[in-house]
Amino acid sequence: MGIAANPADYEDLLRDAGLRITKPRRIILEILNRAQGHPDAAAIFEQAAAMDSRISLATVYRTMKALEESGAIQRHAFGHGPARFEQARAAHHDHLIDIDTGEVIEFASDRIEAIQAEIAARLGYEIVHHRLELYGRRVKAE
Amino acid sequence: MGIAANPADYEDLLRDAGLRITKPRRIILEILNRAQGHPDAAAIFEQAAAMDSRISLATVYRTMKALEESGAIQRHAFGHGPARFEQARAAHHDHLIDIDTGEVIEFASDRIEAIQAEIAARLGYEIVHHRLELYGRRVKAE
DNA sequence: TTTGCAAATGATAATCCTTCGCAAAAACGC
DNA sequence: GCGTTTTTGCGAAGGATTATCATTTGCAAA
Repeated sequence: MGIAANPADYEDLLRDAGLRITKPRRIILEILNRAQGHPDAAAIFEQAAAMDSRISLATVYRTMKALEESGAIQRHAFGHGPARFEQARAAHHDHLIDIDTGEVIEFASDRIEAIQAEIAARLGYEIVHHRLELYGRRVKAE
Repeated sequence: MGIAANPADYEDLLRDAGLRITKPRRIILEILNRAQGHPDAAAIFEQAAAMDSRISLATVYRTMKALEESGAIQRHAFGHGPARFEQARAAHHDHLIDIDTGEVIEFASDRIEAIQAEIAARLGYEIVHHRLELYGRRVKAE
């Protein structure tokens, strides 16, 4: 679930979330599916407007919220600035942000996940979700 | 550095940061030093105003930014909502947020830090800073 | 000490991001 | 198709933070 590999899946994804299938939503899902990085609402709106000039920014925000609640997309807040989104894929991953270029690199570590769970357990908690962001600078090859 | 255990240290802390010693700044540092949790700008302003009614919210924000840049305090963004601050103490630590109560618990893990550095290195980066937040729910003792 | 200048302040306007309110339009079940 | 419920688009409102700018303050040199 949460993975829409092709346009035909969008409708199922919306249906499963209990949302009506509308043109704006199809367009936004299309954009998210094609997106390489982690676009913010303004970027999504810009692309959506190019496909259908009637779409409003409010609809983008509303759709992002609805899709987030249904688990179809994830919302991130890197550094300051606006929230950025990405389609929920099968595998969980965290982010390394290049503080010079803003580039976002994805990575995953089972070891870190395991330790996190261990720490939470020791404190009497179970993890519902987490946020791990590394802010780094490229090391010049020597 | 970054540790002000008593009022007398505030001046050194400001001096080291290249900032002038002013009444508003002394008050704000005093508040941060006494703070138990992770207050936001509004909470700091509220307390500051009680000590000197002339202090403005803008000054709180300006001071937080200046102190953050000098490394004297850290800025956090738990969930949504306003930024929250804490005085930089000697030891680095991360946060576990109780999603039911909003309570923030601090913890530290050398193992996680080590793995983070390792992952970054493998990707060709060195970590400047990071953010690790666990959002969890209390496990009822069974 | 005064004095001069750069830095900091207070008050408020402006900005950015996000959500709200509402009338009109579109989707779904029958 | 019809009626009901959701969504939409628009603009206004909201919250958090920053910018503006005239005035005050801190600090150091005279």
